[in-house]
Amino acid sequence: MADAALRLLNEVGLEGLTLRAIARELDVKAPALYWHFKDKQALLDEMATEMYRRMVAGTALDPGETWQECLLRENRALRTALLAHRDGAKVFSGSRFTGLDHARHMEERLGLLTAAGFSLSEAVRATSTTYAYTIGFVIEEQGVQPLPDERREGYDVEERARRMAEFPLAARAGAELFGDYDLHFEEGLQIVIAGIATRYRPGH
Amino acid sequence: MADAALRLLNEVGLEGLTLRAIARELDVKAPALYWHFKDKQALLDEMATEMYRRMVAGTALDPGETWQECLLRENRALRTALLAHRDGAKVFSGSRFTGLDHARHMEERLGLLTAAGFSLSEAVRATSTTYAYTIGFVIEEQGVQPLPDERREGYDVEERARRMAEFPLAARAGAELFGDYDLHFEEGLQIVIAGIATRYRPGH
DNA sequence: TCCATCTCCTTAACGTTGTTAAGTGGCACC
DNA sequence: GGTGCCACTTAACAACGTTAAGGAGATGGA
Repeated sequence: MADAALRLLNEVGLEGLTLRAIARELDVKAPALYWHFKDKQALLDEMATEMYRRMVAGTALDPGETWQECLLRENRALRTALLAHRDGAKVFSGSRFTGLDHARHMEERLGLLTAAGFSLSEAVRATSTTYAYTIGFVIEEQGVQPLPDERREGYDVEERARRMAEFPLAARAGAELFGDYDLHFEEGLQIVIAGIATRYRPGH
Repeated sequence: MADAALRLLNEVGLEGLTLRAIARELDVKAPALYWHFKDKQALLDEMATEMYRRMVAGTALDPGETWQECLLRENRALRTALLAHRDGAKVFSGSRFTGLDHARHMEERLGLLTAAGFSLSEAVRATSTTYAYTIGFVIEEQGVQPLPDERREGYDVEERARRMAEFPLAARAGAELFGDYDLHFEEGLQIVIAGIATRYRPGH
């Protein structure tokens, strides 16, 4: 049921994701959904949780990996999971997880980080800082590029540069801001992880 | 007019911010708003732009400051501006700026960073990575704590710890995740800035 | 002075949304 | 073979964003 809603999300986006449309997808009338969910937010929560489950299923913690590899892998997987659906970051960040799947996953990651020499407090800070970065990055990204292949109107880089002709640095920054999100995500992630290494120096 | 909407936002939140309520605040009927704005999104864009203007007005670039001081000051100011309104981060990150105020501001900041030894590309990466971090952080923060003094239900740390008893690290992480946002924001911001210094070494 | 124009607002209405109330058909169980 | 429970239906509700049509009041030329 959250499956059907996630499928539909890619076609119509968050604002088109109405209960009546979801019901149609399931060959059912809208009020029937209330048998399964308390309200629409509960359905969105279930969708976010399902996204999380798929993310975890798609990437396994390798016991031999370093903490850097762990944070890299998990945040790449998070971004991939968010990008898998139109408005994925908004749905995800606007909801709360149901169940305890995310707790088990967090336990594993905190276990790896503390074993690598972080205090628990440092481990939490390290993961939630990279998490905030990834969420913020993808929210921006999907604001410009709802799906990996299509671009929202009003973000033509050349037209923007023309408008900002009197601000040359800002104008030239356009290409850097609105292009090659894959590369730029990696770059920012490297920055955050380098910062964690510098400030916490696990194992020193 | 965006002023009135921002005032109302703090009382009723984003989901209660209806055109009829905004109109009432202005002693006017709802359709009158369409004389001033194309549609609701245009009003939200204007609100985000107004938030940005107030943020810039509240903090001035000191020509003598270091790039670290500049990024610290600007991201603290950004968080403060977002926290000034209920759902501020959602409104802000879901809208686009009107006008060119933000371009002038960006120009100043990129000027300072390039003068400090960054290439333009590095300067853009540095600012947009910290920006993503701050947006992501405040989105999470306001999901738990809509206004600095009130807390959303379902985030009681002790109750959460009880639910997660079988995952001891994750349970203990609760206090670290849902408390003292001021401190934790600073900590994460230090991490990101340290990472920028490490990877780009401006002036070396 | 008169008419035209522009500004800013009104009343009325439309289709759509999330949600509730009440009722209905089918399947299991004693 | 009736009793419940499950999963759904139809009907309706108030509220939403938005559009259409028109009206009051100032402005500005002729």
